[in-house]
Amino acid sequence: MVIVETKRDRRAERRESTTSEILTAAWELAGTQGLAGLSLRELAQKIGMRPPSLYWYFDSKNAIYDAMFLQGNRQLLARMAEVDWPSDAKGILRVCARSFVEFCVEDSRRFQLLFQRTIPGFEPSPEAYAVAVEVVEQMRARLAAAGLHDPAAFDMLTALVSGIAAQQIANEPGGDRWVRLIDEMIDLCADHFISKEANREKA
Amino acid sequence: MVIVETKRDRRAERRESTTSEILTAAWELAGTQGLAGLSLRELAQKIGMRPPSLYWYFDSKNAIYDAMFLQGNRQLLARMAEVDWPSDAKGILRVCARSFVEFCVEDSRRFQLLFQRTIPGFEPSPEAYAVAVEVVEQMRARLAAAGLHDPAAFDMLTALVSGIAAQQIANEPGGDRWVRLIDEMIDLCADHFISKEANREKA
DNA sequence: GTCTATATCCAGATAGAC
DNA sequence: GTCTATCTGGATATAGAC
Repeated sequence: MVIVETKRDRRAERRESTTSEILTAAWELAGTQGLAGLSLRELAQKIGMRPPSLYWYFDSKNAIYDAMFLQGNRQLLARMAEVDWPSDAKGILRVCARSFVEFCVEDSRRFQLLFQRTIPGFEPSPEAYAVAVEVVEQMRARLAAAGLHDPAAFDMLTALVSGIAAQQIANEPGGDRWVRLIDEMIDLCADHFISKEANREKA
Repeated sequence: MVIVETKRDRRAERRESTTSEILTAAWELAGTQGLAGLSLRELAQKIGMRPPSLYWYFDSKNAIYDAMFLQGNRQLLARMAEVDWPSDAKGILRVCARSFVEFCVEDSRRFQLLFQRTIPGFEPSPEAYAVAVEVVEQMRARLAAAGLHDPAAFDMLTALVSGIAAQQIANEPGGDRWVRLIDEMIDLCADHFISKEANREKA
């Protein structure tokens, strides 16, 4: 039996660790200065580097935004994957809405980057965008699992949950004035859309 | 009979006209470069001025944002005032939601400035903020006229309509994929909240 | 009121030594 | 990999002539 040892690439490990350190610092700075106000000078200073050194890890400032965008979407995918999904339709919708809003209000800058997209010159790369699309597809699949196949129902629910998240973040960060309304609204929508689907199936 | 002629102050008129010309240009630039990317150089160039001349009209760049914020909120007040309000509860809610969303999707930059507030260092002045508060109060009064006095109902509806507007603007600007869902959702909410209020009154 | 000239500062990015 | 030094260009804002 031949054992092929996968040699640890310490260089790659180190590089990855520094890269992630930069991203962590970037998220923190975005929290204090505003996402759009992120500056490479401050970012470098925060981690004890000189600004040009950042370019060894990222091609440009937008590449940093891109990595953050990718990271945020992956976090959301991970979050959705670790959820304990109920089997009844209404339960699925509730859990889906709750996890999504929770994820959003946890970090307002991440919400801004992923879902508001108000950074001046930033457009996600195809690679990062693909992950964002995957997020949407996963959501759509969850709703389908709850019996909702109507695209309009999906659109309506995304507007609802992102609206709740946005209001909570903008008007009462850290609170639950809007978050606590989720269940009531989701139940209302669930009843409505599920009975609509049932009627359509009959026809 | 003594007639007191109110002398036209041509200087003030001219100043006001230039001021409003600057604001118009600012909105246009915001549309192409992004609101946060507005630059005084370009703004001045657009109206055939040199950058320093802008300071004759505004104290700072943020003062321009402030004037835009004020203008936007006044436009919304005006819009709400000229609406032909129905007398039935559901009709009021529909018209209120429709006019609001319509107002938002008309101009994504205005929506961003008024309701997303993602401009780095900008905070509205007390004077401008007061008008924003007035907008909210007017909305609240409309809902009260429709029989909805529950603050939670108000919060829910604001989340819903701003969520619809945001999704429409972000994902399909100029389209109606979300806008066309308003009536269905508002009817659903109207029935729900109105019957809740009725139950409360009984108790 | 508008200009020229300038101050001051900061941005992102690159070249090349070590 | 990280640095120093520097490029280039942008920003907002002010002083003072006309």
